[in-house]
Amino acid sequence: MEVVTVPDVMASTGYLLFKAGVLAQRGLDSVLTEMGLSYREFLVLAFTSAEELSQQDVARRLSTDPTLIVNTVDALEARGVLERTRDPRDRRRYVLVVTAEGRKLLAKTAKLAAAAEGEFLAPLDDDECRQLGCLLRTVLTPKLSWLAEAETDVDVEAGTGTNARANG
Amino acid sequence: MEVVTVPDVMASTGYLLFKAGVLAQRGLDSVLTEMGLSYREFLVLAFTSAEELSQQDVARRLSTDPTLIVNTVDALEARGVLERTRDPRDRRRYVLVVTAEGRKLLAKTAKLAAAAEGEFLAPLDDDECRQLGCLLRTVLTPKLSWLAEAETDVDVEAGTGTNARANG
DNA sequence: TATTGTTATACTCTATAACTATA
DNA sequence: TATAGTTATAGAGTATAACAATA
Repeated sequence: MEVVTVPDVMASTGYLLFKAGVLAQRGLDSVLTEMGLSYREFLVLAFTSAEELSQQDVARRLSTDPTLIVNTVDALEARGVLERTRDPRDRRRYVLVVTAEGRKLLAKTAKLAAAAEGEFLAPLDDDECRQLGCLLRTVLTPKLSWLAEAETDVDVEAGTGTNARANG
Repeated sequence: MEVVTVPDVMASTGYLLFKAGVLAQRGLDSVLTEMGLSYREFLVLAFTSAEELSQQDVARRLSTDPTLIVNTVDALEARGVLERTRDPRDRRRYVLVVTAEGRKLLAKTAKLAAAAEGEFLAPLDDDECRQLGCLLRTVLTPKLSWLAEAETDVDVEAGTGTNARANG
């Protein structure tokens, strides 16, 4: 044990938000490691379970490079949770289809992820939890167009225009 | 524009928290790029400005490997914002000292970072902003021991024990 | 013998360009 | 010619081990 002075920067809301994001992700990471999934594999599985997408579509959803999707789909396919099927109307495209086993894996992973989230937010009561979600939505809605109508069919632009980095 | 279904996972509080953290960090990143600082350089500067630390001390504060601090300090020293000074009581240690120029750089960077934070949180009014900060503190306090008495002298354990990754 | 700082090496992840097959 | 998918290569960032100087 030693005594330190906390720099002002570390006490700002922005830094706390960043730190909370990192720690929340760490909880998710441990769940994903447990399920043998990388973060990108998890996202690909989640997106392709919701609609019929090609690898290019997935790349656009994730704001990432299409070449990074190849290995990801390879791994998911080798595991038997995702399948490449040729689009008969455009034989260049693969339509990615989640298998029955893939849906089971995704359901179990999502359940564990929700549990990890609950554990992370444990210091808050139900009401505070809702408040936090509400505040985050207010902050993020102008930045993530799809959030405005979350959990329904919404418009989304293909690329965000900002620096396309490999984060979900 | 195309229509997509937002997977449930993407609407969870945990994911929003992660996403907010990523976007908040992106704002900070652009400030740091503008100032010619890496994120790690910024943190080293912030920590060493608050107290006298050796490179090992800094590594422990950042929960990162000491070998990564070497290049960081090299860069800061080459820029004239930080200096290595031998500790006369233990000639193995360097005590890292922020120069006058370094303090000016840090002050300017912190000011820009605060502005970026304000811009990021713009959708919230002052009261909501405080609420968010309060909720984040409640969530993080059990996880970050130093937060309990932020902005004062506090006890901190050297290592968090958790997986030591290279994040601030 | 343990610790501080340093260097060198290997490994992971990502970005870029080039290639094929379809349109 | 343009697009979907693939491959190969190079680069950045990180982790690991080994080393010299000091305690």
